[in-house]
Amino acid sequence: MNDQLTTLLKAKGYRVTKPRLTILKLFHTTNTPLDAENILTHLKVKNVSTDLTTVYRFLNTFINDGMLRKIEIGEGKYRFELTSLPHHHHLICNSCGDIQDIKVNDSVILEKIKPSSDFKIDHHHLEFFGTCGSCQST
Amino acid sequence: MNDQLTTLLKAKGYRVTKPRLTILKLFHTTNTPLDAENILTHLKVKNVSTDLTTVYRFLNTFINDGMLRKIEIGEGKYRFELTSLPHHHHLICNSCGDIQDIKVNDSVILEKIKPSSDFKIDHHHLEFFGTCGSCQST
DNA sequence: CTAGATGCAAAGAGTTTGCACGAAG
DNA sequence: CTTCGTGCAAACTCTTTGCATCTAG
Repeated sequence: MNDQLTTLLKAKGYRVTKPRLTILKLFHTTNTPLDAENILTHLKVKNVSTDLTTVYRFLNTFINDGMLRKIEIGEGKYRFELTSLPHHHHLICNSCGDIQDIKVNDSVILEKIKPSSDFKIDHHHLEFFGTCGSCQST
Repeated sequence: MNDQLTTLLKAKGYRVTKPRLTILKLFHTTNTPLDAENILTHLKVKNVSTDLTTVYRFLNTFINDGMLRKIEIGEGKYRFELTSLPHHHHLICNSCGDIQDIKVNDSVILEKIKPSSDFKIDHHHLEFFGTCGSCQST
């Protein structure tokens, strides 16, 4: 996997560094949107000496590049996920904070909206809040 | 209108103060989600001497109360709107930042999601991003 | 070598908390 | 008069910027 990520970085003209490889790998092996703190913690676990500045710089670089996307789920901070993930939305548990991915065919909604305005829709955010299975049984 | 708002405050057991009346009135006469700064500016225009702390305390009080709702539209800060507004979503212009309300019958989506998980959905957030009419012509 | 990347420190935005004073009821 | 609300200052969280150092290529 590191080889693919190295190639990916080089293809974009970026230098291949330890923080970058580690963060990229994290994103490719995680299915939950991550925040900056999550990433820093992971880097420390992997013994990559770094700090939050580097994390944020990575994130901004790869957002401008189109590889990552920012999302907000009512926490007052951003989370980040790969744009290459298939289009999906999130189920967020109000109780334990767990985030599940969910696929929704939302073409229905997009069609309904079109006629209602001269607004040209580029993308949308749709998040569901509620209680996950295990929190319901508690 | 001030009479109704006074009654509303009293009914909830709150004291009737100038900042509260002014902020409540602002929410009832605005159809755009407001941020704390917007509210403070309005208070200053109305010559109500106050500060951001009071604004945030108002907001949190009325959120706990169920009268207001926080929303996030990718700005890294919260906006607030009345929960009494009819269910709707927002069209946010990436170019000028304008926010329009839009009604969507999203029961279709909610139905499609139900069978896919044991997650119990409480509410959802749906925001559309794109370019508004006037920004398209520029 | 040398541009690009890093990491520390410091600053900026948004929001919350502590505390004494003021005003509503 | 008593309790609730206010406003100032300070703190806290998340994110960005400045700058000197380091390193991948």
